[in-house]
Amino acid sequence: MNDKRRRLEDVAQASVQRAGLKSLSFRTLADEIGIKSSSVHYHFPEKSDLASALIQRYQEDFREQLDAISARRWNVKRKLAAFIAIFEQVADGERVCLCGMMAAECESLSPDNRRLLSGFFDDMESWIADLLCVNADSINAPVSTRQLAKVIVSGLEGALLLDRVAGSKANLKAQKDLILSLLK
Amino acid sequence: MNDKRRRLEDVAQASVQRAGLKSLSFRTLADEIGIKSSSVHYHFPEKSDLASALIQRYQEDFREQLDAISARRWNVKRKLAAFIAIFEQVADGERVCLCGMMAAECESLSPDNRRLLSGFFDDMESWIADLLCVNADSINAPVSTRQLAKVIVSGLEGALLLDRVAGSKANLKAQKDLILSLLK
DNA sequence: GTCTATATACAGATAGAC
DNA sequence: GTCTATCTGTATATAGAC
Repeated sequence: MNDKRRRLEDVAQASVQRAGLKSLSFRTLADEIGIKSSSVHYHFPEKSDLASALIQRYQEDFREQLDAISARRWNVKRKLAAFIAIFEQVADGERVCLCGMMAAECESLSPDNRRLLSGFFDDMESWIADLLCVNADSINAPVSTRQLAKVIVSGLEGALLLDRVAGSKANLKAQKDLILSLLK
Repeated sequence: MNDKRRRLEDVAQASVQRAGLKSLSFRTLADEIGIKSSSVHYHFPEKSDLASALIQRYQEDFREQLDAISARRWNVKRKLAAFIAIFEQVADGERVCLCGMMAAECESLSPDNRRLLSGFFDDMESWIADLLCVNADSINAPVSTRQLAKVIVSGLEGALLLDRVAGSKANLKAQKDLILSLLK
């Protein structure tokens, strides 16, 4: 069934967002589903195959959320707030971004998966840059929209990681406040 | 000898800054020094002892660099640029911050080490906040100095992690440009 | 302080039966 | 698709000789 595959991805994603890809084993993943590790290998021959699937579906899910924001008749500031809210939801679940976690583990990723990961951040950055670009006159910062998009993405990813260490949401809130203050 | 212990820490730190604590084994660490893994256990009984030592010495080293900046007769903006230069040096070495890496791995850290890690970021944040506080009138942002300090720390940490994925330094540069633009 | 040797556990992955 | 069984490699950690 394709349902099993999706359940495996669900559990694996939650695990990676909590403890990272290195900490996820086919054995514990199988245990949580109620099958054997060899059966997991049927769905994902190698661990890198599972990683690829996780990155791609995370990106697709993220893209859907961005499209939903784009479809709204909101001003730039409100759209950006909705974008930040995606990260706040992740923080509420005591998780970090799947790709932010994998970024820390990128040394042990296959070249293919590193490219997928890079594409995820490029996509997010482009979406923000496009959003900022159409209303460039309402930006209170002396940097390019592309640069500001980079600051926002890396800032939010860093905030998620650091907030977990202290068990707070102060970094994410600080990022949110500053980012929104840069827009009129 | 105490020299061996320091050599072990040097190699271990480089390894963690490249691939993370999980990827570091006593065996490979021992191999690089030219001893056996059981000898590494003599210096650091458990892996968590090694982790503690790494965090503490990294924090002390960082603190020295901050003190050196504090001692200069520079304006706030130049001191902040010097602070950011510490991160640029890390990026130049194709590394990430030791504590930024461990922040991603915090789920598998002992409570003690999580506290040490939290203290590292608090320290850095306080240093920036103090720096900004004395010249609060030269800040172009409508957020508190404490919040701005959080934005700077999490932003730079996130930039180091994301830049490694694409193999660039664009995120760090964007963070630098924006941060410095917030000061008159 | 470092060694050999070993205990124990777990990792990714595969073969072949059902 | 899932299982049992197994191969192979590696991990942390310890005991005890030198």
